[in-house]
Amino acid sequence: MAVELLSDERFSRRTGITPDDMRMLRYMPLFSGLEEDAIQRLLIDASVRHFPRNAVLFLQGQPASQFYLLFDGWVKLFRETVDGHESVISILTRGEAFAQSAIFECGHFPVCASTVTCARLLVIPAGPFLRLLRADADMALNMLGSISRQQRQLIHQIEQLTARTSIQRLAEFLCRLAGTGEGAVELQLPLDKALIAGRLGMQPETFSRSLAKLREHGVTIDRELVTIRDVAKLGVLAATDLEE
Amino acid sequence: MAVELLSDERFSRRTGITPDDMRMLRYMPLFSGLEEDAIQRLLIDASVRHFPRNAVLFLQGQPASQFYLLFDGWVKLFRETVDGHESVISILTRGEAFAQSAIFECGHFPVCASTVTCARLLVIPAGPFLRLLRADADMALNMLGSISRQQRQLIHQIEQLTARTSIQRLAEFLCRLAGTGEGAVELQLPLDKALIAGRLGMQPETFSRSLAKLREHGVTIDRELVTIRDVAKLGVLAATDLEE
DNA sequence: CCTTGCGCTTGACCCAAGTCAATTGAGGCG
DNA sequence: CGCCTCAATTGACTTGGGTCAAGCGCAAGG
Repeated sequence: MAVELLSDERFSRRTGITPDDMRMLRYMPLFSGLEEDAIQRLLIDASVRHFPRNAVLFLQGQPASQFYLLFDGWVKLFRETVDGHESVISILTRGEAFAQSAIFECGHFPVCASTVTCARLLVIPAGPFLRLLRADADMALNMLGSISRQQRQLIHQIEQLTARTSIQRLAEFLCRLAGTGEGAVELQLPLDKALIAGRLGMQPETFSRSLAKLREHGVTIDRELVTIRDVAKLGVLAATDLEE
Repeated sequence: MAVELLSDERFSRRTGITPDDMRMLRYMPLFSGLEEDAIQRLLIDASVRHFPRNAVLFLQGQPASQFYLLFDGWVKLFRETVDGHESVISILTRGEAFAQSAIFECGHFPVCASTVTCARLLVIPAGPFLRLLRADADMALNMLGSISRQQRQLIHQIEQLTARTSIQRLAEFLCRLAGTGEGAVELQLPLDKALIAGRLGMQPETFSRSLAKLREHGVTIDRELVTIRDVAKLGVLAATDLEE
């Protein structure tokens, strides 16, 4: 099954991975520290795929024989309950891997995934990849790091859901979007508001109302453009609410 | 740093791991499929520790240089927010590993951990363990499986918190406790009700009231003894609530 | 230009669950 | 034995946020 190393060009033609993609891959935590040809070996059976907006990638419970790496666009991971409720678990974009955990455990996807914009992603078959992982401990360690990071993210989400109000969750979300920005920051919402609402565990109506309430804390919105007067102050609000 | 293999007896004296513990280890997903001496090599630097009830094992944000394996007792993983709220992330018992993810990512614990009963647990230093992981891909794969399983659990929890009422969460919890039982099942609550409440993301009062409401669905409680008239029916309630 | 549709906001209402407080009940101990 | 403590329950009240329904743009298409 071991495939001899191809020229960059043949590798690119076979997988659909562009040199630009390669550049991104090298800086992903999943592949960081690996030699270029180690990465090529790992991805020799992968292939780039394009999906239109709102395409279903997989459903929870389906047998998982691959995982994914998102090159472009946005993808939503969610769970659906029998009575029609949907819980958004995660919303991913360029450079993020997902569904890795499915191939390491029982072999079934624990969530559904669908694109929310059109998307270009790398599909990596589990079989060959696992075989190579077994031989490449550095890669296994990277994978452990990647999954651990995701786990941290989920833990954070649980904390937010149980211990923060919807306004606080929104404030936190905006602060993250603002990133390292100090003082006043202007930013674009990257997604539909209803989708962000879902990601934050609230209804669109509540999202809208929360955003309105943030006005009195220095947040103004125009369509999808958000202006924050003081990011630090918003961060305090996110962490401690408005009392004492 | 590689330690030559010790006799079982010397291994046991050095680490505090009893032959009984060894038997349990072999059947844990983390070590399944490994040779006995592979396990010993991995754990040669570990040591068994006893903790009283309510002892703090570590706090979130502390640098993580070890992970844990629970031999006996119960441990709670939780997050504390600046304003005093506590989110219970997980409650663990015999045979479960925790804080692995901390040593694979940024090196800080993402949660606090404390015992809820007195507990006996194995403390495994990260350094030597990681070094061996790098050489033992089977073990790395096992670890990936273990963390993936935890991740699945967290995802489930997020779904419960966002899409289920407190009564449903409680019903689900009871069904899990009942395990594979069919029809009528009698079981003991393993922990303080307030703690279970926390684990289910609700206040003790709400827990109490929810339990009371389950009476009309065939659940009776006496102190910490719970009797379920029909587990399957309770499962339906957990999944779809009481409408249509 | 006027429709149609959709994303978003707003209002009115309601209910699940949190809060505060009082009561009960079960060990543990002098 | 009664006292104390602490877990659990119960009641009364409040509130965050969900639901339903009505408006309000903005964009696409006739």
